[in-house]
Amino acid sequence: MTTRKEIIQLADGLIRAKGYNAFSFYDISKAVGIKTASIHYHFPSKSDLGVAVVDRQLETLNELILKSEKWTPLKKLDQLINIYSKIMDDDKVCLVGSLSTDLNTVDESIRKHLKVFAEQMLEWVSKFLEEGREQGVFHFEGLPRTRAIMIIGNLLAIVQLSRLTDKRDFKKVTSTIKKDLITI
Amino acid sequence: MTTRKEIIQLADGLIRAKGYNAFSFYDISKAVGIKTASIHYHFPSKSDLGVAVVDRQLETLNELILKSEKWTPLKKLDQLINIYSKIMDDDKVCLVGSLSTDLNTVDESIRKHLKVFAEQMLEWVSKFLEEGREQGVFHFEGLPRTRAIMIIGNLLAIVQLSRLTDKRDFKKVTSTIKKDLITI
DNA sequence: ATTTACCTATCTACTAATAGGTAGTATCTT
DNA sequence: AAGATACTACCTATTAGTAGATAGGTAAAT
Repeated sequence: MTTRKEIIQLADGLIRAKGYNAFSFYDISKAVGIKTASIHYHFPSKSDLGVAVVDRQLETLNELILKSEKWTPLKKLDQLINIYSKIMDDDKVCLVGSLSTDLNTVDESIRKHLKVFAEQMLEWVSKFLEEGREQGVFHFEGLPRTRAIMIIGNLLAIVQLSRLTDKRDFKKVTSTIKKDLITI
Repeated sequence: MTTRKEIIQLADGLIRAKGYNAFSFYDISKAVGIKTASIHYHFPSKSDLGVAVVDRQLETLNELILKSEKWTPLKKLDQLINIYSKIMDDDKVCLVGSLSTDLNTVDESIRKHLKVFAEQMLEWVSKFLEEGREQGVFHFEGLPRTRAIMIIGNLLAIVQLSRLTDKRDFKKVTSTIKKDLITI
């Protein structure tokens, strides 16, 4: 892996484990084994690195969307849940969850890119919810977008909340999400 | 209002607007009109202030729980939604949402107190959900606790998400929460 | 009634650590 | 040789936190 990619990956992990304002170039320099000044060669400012992290996640999301095109709506939902399950196991939170609480402190460029990421995620989930409803696999009232926000929101939140309550709540919530969606 | 209370109130606002690691004693000193050293007189360390903020919110919650004892479950739910509605209007996030993303960077004392706050909130919502179900006003499957986590989670998350998507999503989500709960 | 002692709340002035960032130089790879 | 990558050596700003002084008020002791 290139140094650049390694820096992005580490920054991503740090942002989601500690928050944007709690990670520093020094944290990354220790982990990569280069000096902080060398990180500035790859990313002139911290905001540039932040944008790169968001863009990398957007890439990953787009790859998943492409890969999952032929999957059943239920498999897509399971995949979505799996992503958040892994985030919880790693004792992290999702990128949107982390950066949205710090939103007023980050550069406009990060906000802009994060917004694109959130909308893309929302669109993907909305579509497979609607697809599932058309196929009679999912049952829900109202707009797919609203339901997508609620499901993503539940996953985003349970990852954050289960840090305080009980990790076992995650399984209970995701089971209920599926049950609610499948039950007529 | 005493200086101490003013400091707590300002810290609370700053934590929920910018995040724990993005607010400083200097921010508060400017707003209160005293020097940073004077804040250390009231709160020896930043963690002490953080704990005080959480404790103050716990007090407020307990006052609400007491005040709402004789309310209908539906009125309690509306009140819960109103709290989050106000948070969104103020361009802030909820305390649990903010501190849970920074959880790995704050002192154990803050974590401990925040956990108490989250459990208290969860207990209150669980109870009025169950109460509503017994009265035939609410309809849902599964444990009240799980449902409470999902509703609180949805509110916590929509406040964060609507910073990125659209403020109008808040109303759509809260309407759907209520509809889901009331519909047989 | 005055003094002594203490308390509260603030100040000035400082420290040590950490932050993000820059300039110029060296090294490695192609 | 040239470009990519990393280095040393800084800089400036900000951070949380400390020490010591001051001023005003309170309360008990003389």
